[in-house]
This record gives sequence, C-alpha cells and structure tokens, in this order.
Amino acid sequence: MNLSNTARYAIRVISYMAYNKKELYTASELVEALQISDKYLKRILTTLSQHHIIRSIQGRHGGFAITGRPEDITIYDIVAAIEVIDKYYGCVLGFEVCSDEHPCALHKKWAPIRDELVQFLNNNTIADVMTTEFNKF
Amino acid sequence: MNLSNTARYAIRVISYMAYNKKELYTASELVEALQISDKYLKRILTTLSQHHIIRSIQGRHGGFAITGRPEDITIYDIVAAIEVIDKYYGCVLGFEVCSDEHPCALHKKWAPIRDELVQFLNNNTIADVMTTEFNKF
DNA sequence: TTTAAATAATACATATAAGTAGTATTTAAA
DNA sequence: TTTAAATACTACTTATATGTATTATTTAAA
Repeated sequence: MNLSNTARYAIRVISYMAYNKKELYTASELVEALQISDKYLKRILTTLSQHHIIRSIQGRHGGFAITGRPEDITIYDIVAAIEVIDKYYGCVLGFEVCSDEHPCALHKKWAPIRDELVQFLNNNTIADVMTTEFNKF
Repeated sequence: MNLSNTARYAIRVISYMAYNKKELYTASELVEALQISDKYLKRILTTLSQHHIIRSIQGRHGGFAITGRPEDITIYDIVAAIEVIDKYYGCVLGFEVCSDEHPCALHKKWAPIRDELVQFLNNNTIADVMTTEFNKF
C-alpha cells in the first residue's frame, strides 16, 4: 500500500504521545524520543494540529497535546491529514472516471480490495498501534 | 495502492499490443496510438524487453513484439519489471522487520489484505485488461 | 558501402516528496 | 519590559519519479 514516510512518522508521534499518557509534550522532547529530524517533526506536528488531531499551545510553557481518545483517532484520520487521501480511492489502472457505472476492466475485482484497504485505515486506531513494541521503534 | 504512472503506461502498451494482434509494432506506431511521450514510451519499451515481457528487433525493419500469450502475462510481471516490487511486501507501519514471528501492531490485520493485493496482481493478466474500453484510453 | 529506419543508451530537465535551516511570532516568567 | 522557551512560517536542499533531448548502435535496402 505504501503509506508515505511522513504519514508513518505522524502515526509514530501520535502513538508515542498516547502511550506515554502525558498531557503535554514539547517538540524537542518528541524529537529526542522518536529520533526524527527536528524541523521535519515540528512541521508534521504543526500539520497535525492544523487538522485538530493534536492541539498546540504556543509560548513559554507550550507544547502539543492529543485532542481525542486514542481509540477515537483512526489511522485514516492521520493519513488524511498528511496525504491527499483521494489517491486511495482512485482507479488501479489510472482512469479518470472509473466507477460501478463506468468500470475499467479490473474495477470489479479491484473495488472490494480497495474497500478493505480503506476499511483497514478506518477500523484501526491509535489504541491498536500504541504498543510497547511500536514505541521501541 | 497506487501503481506508478510508468507501470500503468507499461500495462497500457502491452494491452494495446495484445489487443491489436499484430506481430510487430514500431515504437512510433505505439506512441501515435497511445499518446504517450515519445522518448518516455521508448524507454519503457526497452525496459520491458530487458525483462523479456516483449522482445525487440533492432534495425531497419525492427520493432517490438509480445513474447508470451496475453493470458500468461500477469499485471504482477509488468509491475515487477518497472517498479521495485519489494515495496508491495513491506510493513504498513514501515518497520524493517515485520513478520509473523516479529509482527508489528497491525501486522495480523494487514497481512491478509496485503496478500490479497499481491494475489490481485498475480491473478490478473493482460487478457483480463485488453478490452476495447481500455484501449480507448 | 552508403543511407534510412529502427532500437539503445546516456544525459539532461522538471515535479513532487522528504528533509533541513533560518527567521518570525507567541507567551509568561524574571 | 526584557528575555527565554516554546510553536509557526517560509525558504532552501536533497532524493526520487517522471518526462525530454541527444547521440550511438543495429540492420537491411538501395
């Protein structure tokens, strides 16, 4: 499937934040813990807060906090915040229009797999990912 | 899933060649028919012939010909010729090692979908794709 | 044996994703 | 009100996929 690297990093951060149960994390703290490039992670954090998956507190005692409960944050939410989610709905063969009404040659076989894929993103949440194993990354 | 553009072009060319049942096609002829950039298509053709999906005849009366029967050329074959096929087997979360023995948090749920995906590529052939509809592209 | 018509190879250009650096802004303590 | 500690923004760099241009090689007809 190939989630983008950026999306994977995003999942890792949120997972880490949820797992360690602190209210507020500074960017530096997360950089330290997750070993992701400073500026890159900060940009990801800003993007995530713009999409209300986390909220940011600016200023001296600022940082980032998860907004919802881990079991309410889906992988889909995070991927949609980072990537253009449309591409997960597109035609395998690259046709502009490809639907049940105007199917490409593989549409009928592909559609169910694509649906499973989207369901996978929707059915799995940070609660499913935030294991010790994952945060050992 | 996102096959690369290049892979999609490759599928289109092979499909076109199979559908029109000519023995030999020149690159220019295929460029004309499929409206893909001249040099780009030629490079794709060379790659495909290096992977023995088509064979090339150099020189004055040269061109390209499909080597096998359409029903024997899988989408997987073509994608594997064009892309690094490994990425279709990788971990959703991006772990270096992720297997039944050392699974990531989502491995158990992801593995079956990934397998279906690979099966999809393997079970569908040019014979399945070479419809009029497709070649109207 | 020259030449035209084809493929092959190499190098260059452009677009996008990934990653980095520097500057601006915000906030509250000193 | 200055300053330190934080996030936000903008611009730059690097890597990879996509696409283009040029030159070399191959082949067979003239």
